[in-house]
Amino acid sequence: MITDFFKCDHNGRMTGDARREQILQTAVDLFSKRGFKGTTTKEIAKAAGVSEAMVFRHFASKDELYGAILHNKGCQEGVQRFPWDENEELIEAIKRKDDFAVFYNLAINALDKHHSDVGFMRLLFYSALEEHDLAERFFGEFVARIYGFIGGYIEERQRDGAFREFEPKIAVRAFMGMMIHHSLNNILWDKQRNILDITNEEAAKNFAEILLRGIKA
Amino acid sequence: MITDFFKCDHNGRMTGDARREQILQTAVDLFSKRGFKGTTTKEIAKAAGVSEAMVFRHFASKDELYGAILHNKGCQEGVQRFPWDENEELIEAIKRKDDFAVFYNLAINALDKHHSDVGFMRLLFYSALEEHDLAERFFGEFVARIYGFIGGYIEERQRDGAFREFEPKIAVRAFMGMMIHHSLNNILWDKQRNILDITNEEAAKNFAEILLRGIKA
DNA sequence: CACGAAAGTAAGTAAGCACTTACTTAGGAG
DNA sequence: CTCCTAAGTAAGTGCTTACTTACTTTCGTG
Repeated sequence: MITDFFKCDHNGRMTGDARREQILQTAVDLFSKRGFKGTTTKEIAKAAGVSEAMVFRHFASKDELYGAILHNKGCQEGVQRFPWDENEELIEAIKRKDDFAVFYNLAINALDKHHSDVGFMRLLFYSALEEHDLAERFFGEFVARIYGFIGGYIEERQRDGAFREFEPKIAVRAFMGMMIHHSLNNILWDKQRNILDITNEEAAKNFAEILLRGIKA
Repeated sequence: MITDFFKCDHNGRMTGDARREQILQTAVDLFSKRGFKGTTTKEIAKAAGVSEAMVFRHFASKDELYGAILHNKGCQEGVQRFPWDENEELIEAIKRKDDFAVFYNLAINALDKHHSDVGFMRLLFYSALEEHDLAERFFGEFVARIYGFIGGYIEERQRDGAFREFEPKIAVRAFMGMMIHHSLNNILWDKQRNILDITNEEAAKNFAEILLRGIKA
């Protein structure tokens, strides 16, 4: 039956596609924790509750498994969902030229996204260091367009005379830097929030304020 | 003789300490490129031009070799040299309360430092992801003191009425974010500088300007 | 019910890994 | 020259790795 095509008996026999998906998710988890080289196929199999041979039935090699993850992740979170997709609030704020609302919205969205997918963040960093495809593709397709989008808004507001004249991309870099570095601190270095313990809302508000005052005419 | 204690015949027999140092440097290079798990002791030995047994004569295990690197690096670049050490310009600027000079100086120093030791940056990231000591120690000893230092200056200027009232550490995070993220872009994601190609001086000037306008009263 | 396809496994294999052993060289002091 | 120490190596060791083979179990359908 088509409805139980993806059924998932928690520890019994699964359909091929369900098992494939489960192995994939398990692998995402482990790769993001220990990196590609630091994770063994045996560990993945054990964590997924199957024999190693099953991993290789679904993915011809460890590299292909990694490739499938990157493809999946790249499509799902990376390329498909931009900050302005399904975000009426942001689109409205842009139309109204409510600068604070625009940058606050961008910031809170980014921070929440990072917070809710720590695994993906770690995977991205690992793949950047290990020079896998994901980093390159993510950067080329996702980050580049974010720069274009925010940069475009800043340019527009420069023409309005609201922001001072300078290379807009520098402001984008500064802004992205605040957010990504803040998330990086929370995820990687200061998990206990010893140095700075603020909510995403506080962070977004302050970062947006600093940037806006920093670039306004 | 004490003078040739560290002599280094480029491909002949070396003194023990010279060889130890050379193996260490080779390992730094490889670990920073491929990570701890991604580097084999065989590769290190080959790159250093010795047999694998020599690596294990100088370092009891691969872990100890990594430990020695972290200790070395942590002492040399991490903990010993703070931005305000041997930096008359910065100390003068702080005395004069020349805010732009202070933040420009901090920025250009950080950016140049990152640029000149890409290997250390990569090592830091790897060790943060792999949760080795270095990241934790570097963060606890170096980064925390930077936050205290810059945060202290901002607080002082708030008391002067020069900066508006808010948590100073948020501004430090924003500022560090701009610099670290910019370096990260150049090192990791956008090596060809496709998105943004500016000198460290331009970056430092713009970041300092954005931050200062962003936080002034 | 029976049978074929797909889910599953136990027990491999060859290569690669960190690390060791048993040995050979080089060079400086007496 | 003669030793002795320390630098150096070739050839392992046993274990782990990615990946395979040959086999068994389950289950929906004609």
